[in-house]
Amino acid sequence: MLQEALKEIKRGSAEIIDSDRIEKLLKAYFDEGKTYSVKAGFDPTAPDLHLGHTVLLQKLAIFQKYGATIQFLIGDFTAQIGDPTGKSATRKTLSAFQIQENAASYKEQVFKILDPLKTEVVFNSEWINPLGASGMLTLTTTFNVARMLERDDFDKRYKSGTSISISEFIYPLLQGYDSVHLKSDIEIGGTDQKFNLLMGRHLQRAYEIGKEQAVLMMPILEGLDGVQKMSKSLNNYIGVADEPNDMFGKILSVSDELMWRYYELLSTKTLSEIEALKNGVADGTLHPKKVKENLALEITARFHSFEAAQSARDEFDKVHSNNQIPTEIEEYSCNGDVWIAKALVDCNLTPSTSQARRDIKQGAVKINQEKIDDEQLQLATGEYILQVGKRKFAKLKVN
RNA sequence: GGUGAGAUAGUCAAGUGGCCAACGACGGCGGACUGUAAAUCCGCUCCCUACGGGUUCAGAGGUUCGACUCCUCUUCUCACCA
Repeated sequence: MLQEALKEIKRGSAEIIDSDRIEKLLKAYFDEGKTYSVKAGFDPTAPDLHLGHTVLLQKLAIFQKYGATIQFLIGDFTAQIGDPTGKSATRKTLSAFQIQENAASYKEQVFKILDPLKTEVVFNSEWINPLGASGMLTLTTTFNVARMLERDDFDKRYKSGTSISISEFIYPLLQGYDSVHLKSDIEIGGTDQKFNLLMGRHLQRAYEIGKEQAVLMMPILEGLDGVQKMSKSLNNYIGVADEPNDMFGKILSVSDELMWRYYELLSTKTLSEIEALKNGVADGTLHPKKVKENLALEITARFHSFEAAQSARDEFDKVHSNNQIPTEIEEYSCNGDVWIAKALVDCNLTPSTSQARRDIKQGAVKINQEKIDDEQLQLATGEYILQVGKRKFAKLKVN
């Protein structure tokens, strides 16, 4: 039982520091029912959660299963500084109002995965604000500039002469101080957070709170392109709020290679089950599309419902495998004879008439399933299904 | 504060008086092939009812028949020195 739990917790993790401590905590839970705390910090700058975030959240959910209370920390104070991690330039600060807005929307999305009863949502402004100038000074005495500069991203910026704000030095200290205040037993975060996570251990020692948190780091999930990390700004993300059809389609569009990565980090299937799937694909007994489809179903169902996931699959097959028209299409209408290029722009299928002409020339445009090649075509009164490429559809009513 | 370098399309990056709507790479889009995969191959990639016209190379002026290219100022970035 203990070993099983441990295995599940370690699954997919990139690095664990002080795993003995995690084992002890689990043992105490199984033997005596003692609970413990797991901290995870979130920056309220990005309120739209995507699957990259859920890797962490799912890990937290597993901890909850084995006796943990999650300290879901919203870094409302630290967000005013901006986490320097991975940044090549100083961040802009956010307004207090903005942070509140974002934090609220965070909570809303998070409980799709976490058990609210075993989750404590905390804001770090609560204890950092009262720190005051003297508390702050005490905090800064625990660390020095030279060690701060050992950090890779600081080091690079320092050497290249890019500005580093003093407040950015403060950031890791504050994040570490959160662990002091919360007396966290474990903290989890992405591998890019290593420095900040270790700061928690350092400060817990410095403040002599009688424990040092274990640290569990999860790998960063790659986005749809399979190369860069999943992020909203790179537009390679699958949002937890995506419509079932979109979510299903996006997952199915990832490469086979990336699919295994997603299986490992996102699926709730056991590692041996996944291994079996892998073998099945390798020896040809399982079709990779089928395997990917199951993954897409599982994930879509998690954020919507099983029924929604299934109808997303049916819709997908209908449109893509059987080349039929999707059930729901945007509808537009206009008056009089319309030039086809203009119509495509009006229906938001192409950004400009120039693009529309190019698409027609390339054979990408279909009207009522028929490919057209006349870029001068005028649409007379009637109803048309317009299509550009494989996935853009619109219904146009000409009056 | 001083000195020098630079700012080119979504990104990186050529172009240093007409051959420039601007090489190339990446990305993106489309077509073929497929499992809407991946890989590969081909085409497209500022706007405009278009073998023509319009607006672009940080911003504002100027020189010139003609400027992304030369000059002046402004803004912003970077490097070196203090």
